[in-house]
Amino acid sequence: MSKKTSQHHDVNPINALDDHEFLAKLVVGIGEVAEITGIPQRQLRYWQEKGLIKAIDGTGITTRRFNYLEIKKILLIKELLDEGFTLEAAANKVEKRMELINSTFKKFKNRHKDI
DNA sequence: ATTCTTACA
DNA sequence: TGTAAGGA
Repeated sequence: MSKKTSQHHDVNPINALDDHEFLAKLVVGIGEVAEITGIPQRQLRYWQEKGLIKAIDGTGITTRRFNYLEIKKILLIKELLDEGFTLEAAANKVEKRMELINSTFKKFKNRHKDI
């Protein structure tokens, strides 16, 4: 297609399965996250420092990397702050939401152990 | 070029 | 929080 050496299979823009594959592999640096979300790097580092979000950890990795789930949390925190919640309140709401989501899917998981 | 920590306004 | 310094 393009001239490049992208040895990738085509990704259909209206295929949800491709979206999942893409999102599952997505790993982004702090600069890109800041650029796209509009949240300053300074703030992202602060949130991580406070434990609201976590960067991908790996031996040898010195720079912050964020995955799909963390980016979703980042967007949620931003919304909550815009709505007027304090950072601490936002942190509690995010934690509560993650617990709800995890416990809920854990139940589905147990009902579908056959998968 | 990009990110990191530390520190000060 | 924004920004600057100085190292990786």
